[in-house]
Amino acid sequence: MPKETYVPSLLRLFRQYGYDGATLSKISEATGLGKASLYHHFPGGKDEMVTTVLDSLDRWLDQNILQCLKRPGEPIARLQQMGDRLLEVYEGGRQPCLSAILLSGSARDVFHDRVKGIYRAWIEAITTVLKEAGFDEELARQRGEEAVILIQGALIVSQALEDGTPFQRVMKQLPQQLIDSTSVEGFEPPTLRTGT
Amino acid sequence: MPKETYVPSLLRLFRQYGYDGATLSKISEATGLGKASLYHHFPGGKDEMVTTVLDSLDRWLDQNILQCLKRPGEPIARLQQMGDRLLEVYEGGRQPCLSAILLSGSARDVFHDRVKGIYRAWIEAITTVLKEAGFDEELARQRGEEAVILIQGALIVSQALEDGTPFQRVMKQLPQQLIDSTSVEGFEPPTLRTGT
DNA sequence: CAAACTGTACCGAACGAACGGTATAATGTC
DNA sequence: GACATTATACCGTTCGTTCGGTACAGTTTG
Repeated sequence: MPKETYVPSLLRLFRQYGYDGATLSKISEATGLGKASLYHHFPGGKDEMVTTVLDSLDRWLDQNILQCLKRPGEPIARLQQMGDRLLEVYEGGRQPCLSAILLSGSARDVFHDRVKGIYRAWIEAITTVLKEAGFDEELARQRGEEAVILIQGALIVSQALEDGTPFQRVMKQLPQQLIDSTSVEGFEPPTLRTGT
Repeated sequence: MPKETYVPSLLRLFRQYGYDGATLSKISEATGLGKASLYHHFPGGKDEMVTTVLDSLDRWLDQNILQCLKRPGEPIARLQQMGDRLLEVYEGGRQPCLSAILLSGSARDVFHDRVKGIYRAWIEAITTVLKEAGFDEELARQRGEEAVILIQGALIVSQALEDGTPFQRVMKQLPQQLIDSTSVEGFEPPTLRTGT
């Protein structure tokens, strides 16, 4: 059994409890493996477990978000696809974001660089799409950031209110909102292009 | 010395490390108090420390945000004031939000109701302002949620990128963005009223 | 074929350290 | 003297981790 087998359980646990709250006892219970067995698959201990989950997350992000955003097609349709994927992973806003969770806790410093890289790549990909849609460099980057901001914020609010609808609404409105030309004051509508 | 004396140190610690990561050793070091002294001031232990910080946060939110939003004046000016206060507490995006941090970790269940209350009150207050600005009930509520979503999301992104500018930009644009009538498709501009 | 060996998967028990928390006696302060 | 405050020492528990070892499926070797 490869260690990837246990990624789903680990992901669920780290998302819910964070690094410090996800104790080896809980991990042992969740994976069905004894503590000692865990060290057979993850000689590096808890840190390696997190790293493995982050590896898997990197792969998922690339295959389901980044690749998808880079594919040819209507920019708005590509953003729509991203939204659909996000609705799946975050289970309609009921599940929090691991990258955000790892920003706090005693292991913050250990994983911060990786988390930073994830956010950077994500923002970058959206920025590229928006540039293709006709926005200039600076505005595209601002809106790329705003997209991730809305997603992350919506997750927090949905968690806090125990209600997925804020997240779901944000995901529904996001593509249109990003492409819209009128929401920034003093901004002239760009010439919209379609596809590549 | 009242126990409120130690709220700043505790706040800083819980914001950075979360509930599980903020160990009594760290708390002892940060406050300069021995364990025994800590339990003299906080007989309820760690939970009481968090509760005390949340009490303080409740008071701060009411005095600096809610009251301010309820005061008479131009809606946009009141939202502007909220932004200024938030830039202060979150130190320009360099500091995370305690309420968001407490949503994960092993003590999630203990504090979730209080956190939920904080978000509800905050959204409610913004919603009220937007209704005064001429928006109907439903749209005002949606934008009230969106405001908190943008704030929380911007904090996350600023933390992740180690760069306060995303948060600062969101705070700068927020009032105008909330009042703007054109960013939601199919929405007709309301009759904007000023003050009360 | 059978005996010996190898590697992967797993676990019970225990490790030292740190955890949250509590006595008790000594201090300072009015 | 009374009372708030503190330091020292300690409690039982749980933490992340490691040790020693079992079970078993191949594979190699005689």
